[in-house]
Amino acid sequence: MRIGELAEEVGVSTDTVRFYERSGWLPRASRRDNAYREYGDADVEHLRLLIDLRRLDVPLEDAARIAGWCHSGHCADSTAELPRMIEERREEIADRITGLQALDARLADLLGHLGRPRRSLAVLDGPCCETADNVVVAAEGGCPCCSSTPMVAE
Amino acid sequence: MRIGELAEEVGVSTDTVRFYERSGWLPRASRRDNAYREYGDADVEHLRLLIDLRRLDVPLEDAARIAGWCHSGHCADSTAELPRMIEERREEIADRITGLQALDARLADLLGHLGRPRRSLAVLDGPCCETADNVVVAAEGGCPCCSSTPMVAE
DNA sequence: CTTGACATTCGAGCCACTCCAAGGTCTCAT
DNA sequence: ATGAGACCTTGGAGTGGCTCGAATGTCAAG
Repeated sequence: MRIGELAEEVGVSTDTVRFYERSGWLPRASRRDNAYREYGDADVEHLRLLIDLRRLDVPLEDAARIAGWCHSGHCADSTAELPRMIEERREEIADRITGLQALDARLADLLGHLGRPRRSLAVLDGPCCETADNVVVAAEGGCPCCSSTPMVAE
Repeated sequence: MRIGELAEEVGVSTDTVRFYERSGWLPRASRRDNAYREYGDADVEHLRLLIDLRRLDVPLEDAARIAGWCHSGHCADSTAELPRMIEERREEIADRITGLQALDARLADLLGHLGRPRRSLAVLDGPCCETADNVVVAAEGGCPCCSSTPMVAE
């Protein structure tokens, strides 16, 4: 398959795949006569693992190392380090799931309280949109904390 | 509380908090006489929500808007948009949890197969550490796919 | 009264993409 | 067989979101 299909399969952009290759985080793909990259099923699994690890915020260097070890054959020095790295990631995954469940509960709770405007809880000099003075906000025409509509003053 | 305690509580760096403020994504904190920022419990909750949303890869602008709506009082135009944004995020959270569970299962499976070196599955011209020619890898003294030890050739 | 932990500002640097320009290749409909 | 449009190539510049550093100020403990 070509790069577009690979990228689609894993859910990233073709730019990302090319960036990984040119930076050395993925091996150079084999090419067709027309220089197009050619990929197989193993490459899909390799990239998928790499991307899943990145989505855990594993630094690209570590993610590439783990994915490379798992998909590019055997490395003499992987025996000690790889299982440890994988275990660390599994612990991180468990923490993430716990955190996500807590966030979900919080958002559900917030949804239940919408429509009952509260007084400001934050320590503010005044509405945030009046104290914010940066260029981005001014250019966008709205305060990030309350869109373009002024907040109800306390 | 001062910025260090706030940052510690939420699990980010003080740099990040100052960056959010100077970029306008958080309201300007009230100051003590010595110009130190002063925060309260509501600010902890505001920042925590913002950071949790960022960890979901919600763009900073959206995350700041949601957190601001939830913690800085009532906005006239929030009634329609906010519940929709929150629902979207809850769906995203559900997807994330599913994905994380799948990744965990995959890593567990990989752990079970370690110690049994496999032949290369990837389509390679040769070992990745020999075909990679970028500066980073050379400078670090090892290929990201197999550390510094050459892979066993197929 | 110094040591050390904490705070301030602002600007530069960094990671991991993301976009762009200028061009080549392929398929398909007219 | 020709042109439109979808795909691919390269290399380099631009972006979002931090992260670090330098120079300096504040404050509690020994």
